Amino acid sequence: MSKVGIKDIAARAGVSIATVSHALRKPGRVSEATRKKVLAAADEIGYMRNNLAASLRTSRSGNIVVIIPDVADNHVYGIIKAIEKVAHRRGYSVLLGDTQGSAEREREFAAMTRSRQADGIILMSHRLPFDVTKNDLSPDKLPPLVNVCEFTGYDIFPTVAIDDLQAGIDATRHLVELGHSEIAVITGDMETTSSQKRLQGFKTAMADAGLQYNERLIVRGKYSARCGETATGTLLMQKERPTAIFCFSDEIAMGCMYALRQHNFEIPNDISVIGVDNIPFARYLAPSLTTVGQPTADIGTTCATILLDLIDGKPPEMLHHVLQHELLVRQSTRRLQ
Amino acid sequence: MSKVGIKDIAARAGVSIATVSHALRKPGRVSEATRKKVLAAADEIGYMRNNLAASLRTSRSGNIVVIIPDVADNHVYGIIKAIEKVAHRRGYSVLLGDTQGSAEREREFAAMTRSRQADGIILMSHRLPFDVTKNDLSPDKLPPLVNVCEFTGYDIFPTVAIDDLQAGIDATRHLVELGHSEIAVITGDMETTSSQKRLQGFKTAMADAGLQYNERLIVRGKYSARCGETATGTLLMQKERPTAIFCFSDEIAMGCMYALRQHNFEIPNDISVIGVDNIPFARYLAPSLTTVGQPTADIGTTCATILLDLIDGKPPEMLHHVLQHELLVRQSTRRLQ
DNA sequence: CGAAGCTTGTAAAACGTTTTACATCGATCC
DNA sequence: GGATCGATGTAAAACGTTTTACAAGCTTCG
Repeated sequence: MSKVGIKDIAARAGVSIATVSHALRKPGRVSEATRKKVLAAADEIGYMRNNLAASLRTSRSGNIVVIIPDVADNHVYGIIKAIEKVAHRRGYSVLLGDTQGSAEREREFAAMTRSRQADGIILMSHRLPFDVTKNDLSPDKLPPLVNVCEFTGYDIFPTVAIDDLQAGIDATRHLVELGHSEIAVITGDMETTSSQKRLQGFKTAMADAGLQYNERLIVRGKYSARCGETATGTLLMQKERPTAIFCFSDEIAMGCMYALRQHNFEIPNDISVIGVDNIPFARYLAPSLTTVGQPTADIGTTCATILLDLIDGKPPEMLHHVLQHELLVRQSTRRLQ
Repeated sequence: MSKVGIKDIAARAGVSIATVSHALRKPGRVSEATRKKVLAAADEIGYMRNNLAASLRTSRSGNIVVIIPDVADNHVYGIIKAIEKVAHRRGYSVLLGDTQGSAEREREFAAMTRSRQADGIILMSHRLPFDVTKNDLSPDKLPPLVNVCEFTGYDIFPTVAIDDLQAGIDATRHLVELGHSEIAVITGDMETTSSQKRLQGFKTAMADAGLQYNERLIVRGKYSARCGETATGTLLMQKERPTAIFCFSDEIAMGCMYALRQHNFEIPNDISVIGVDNIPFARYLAPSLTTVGQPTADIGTTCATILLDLIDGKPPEMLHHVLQHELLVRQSTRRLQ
């Protein structure tokens, strides 16, 4: 690993290091002649900027940290990818923080802004990863943070998400309109705001339709295929049999459909299944999955843009960004005869 | 954002900054009394180390960069997750480099070691992201790098992968043993060594079984469900009809199975399908997917460990690590009557 | 022609640590 | 009792940039 610095360029070009720095970073600050000279010298000795040193001086690391419960969740890829794209275009790199749902890991990753390894945080969690009471709420003491998909409850950070309440309503209404009334629900982690709101949406839609929901048909689970599998098993042990299952994520729905097949139920003939997210695989399933699609690319782009603006000192015009979801009717739901 | 440094601790504890640094990082270097005093002072003023400054001084960034073609590939999650785990345990963070297959992006991410933002590279690509000829091959000029799942062809970097040739053989042999002889293949990107070797394995196994393979039944594709879908469409346009399809990834297999259903083929009754990877969803598909499983957690753990050892100056005992794959027979393949 | 103003270059400080080399002090040893 | 040694503390240099403040030279203008 070579160790050429601007000092070496300076020596080779016969100028001071200040001039080198100016030539490299502030092209207008030096004459065209010296700029060329410096650039040539830099090229010849194979100079590469030490970003660590530059960051120390400018106190801007060029990194943002994305805190997510699980990289292995298909729903988040699209978001991460979009974040990465925006970040890259604006000269930032993405530090990945997979927390496996641990609050401690969330805090560790968030601390990277305090230790200057990151300039901002994109947080996909319902918990704040630091004590906001300690620092009192003055925004200049807090790191730039955008809350995505979930909501911490603090109205000082921008949020980007779909309207989960409405998503819950739309999914439920779709089932109701198909004639279903015995509807089961498999939620994600009930600590998350997304699950809370979707459940609320479910209850609202049932009430609006004049239907009673059956508390025993609501299984509180986690956002994973495995959970969908076991939760469905639990559901099928009951006396009351649902005619439709509302899964709070497509991964849950995958597990659910698998379990249904194991118990020899046909989808959608015996039981309809609807998911949320529209992960890329949803349409490839057999039967293809009816779901409430989230605009993942949009979500990622929006929250990255807001965060980077925030880092640049530009406050967001709007605090809460609600993006449009969309009901995608495929083959896994059908009208009850 | 507060700006407390060791200078402030020093002032408060009534010692020099050198003592503070020693108390914090080299516990044995100072007396127990002063150490406690310093720690207390640090705690009181809410000190947080500026890792940027420390990194500059020690020239160790504490980051590793993982260069992958696509975050959204289910096969890589497990690997990334394992890498993250090991890295975290050893005090490193993971910078995610999603290249979308672009050689330029690979180079950009790899350059982070030269700009001191990362200490090492885990590379999932068949291309080297820098000119190795320029620096001539002296290993001290090259950044620590571990090649995972693919192979650049340079025998100076450790590699971690399964035996793709054998994987291709095993998958093919499974089909042959079930009585199939008209076997189609949908490959991944043929630039990748994984696809090249699996194809070679396919041909070897066919030859070993005394079978001719049909060149028209080999579709050169990409590692994605979408490609699996279109490639299968292409296959089904031909006069010759395969009785089995060997997909070089489970994602390809998903698309393939979808396309088969669209064309009213039953799996496995009409056509058997086998994949590679054993992504978490493989068993949830309908029918559940027969596949050659990769030990993703093992792969991730191994390559992260080797890389971090390499960074610590410990050369690997072995250059090429071959991990065990495993044939998982499920419902998507069946014996030809 | 002298003042004012622009252009271009530079010396030096600064960012916040770690680490080296040295100083001091008391204990130990012969 | 002087030399030696270990323990503990510190001053200062170093990491490689960016940026500030200033200097020198040149142009412009009344």
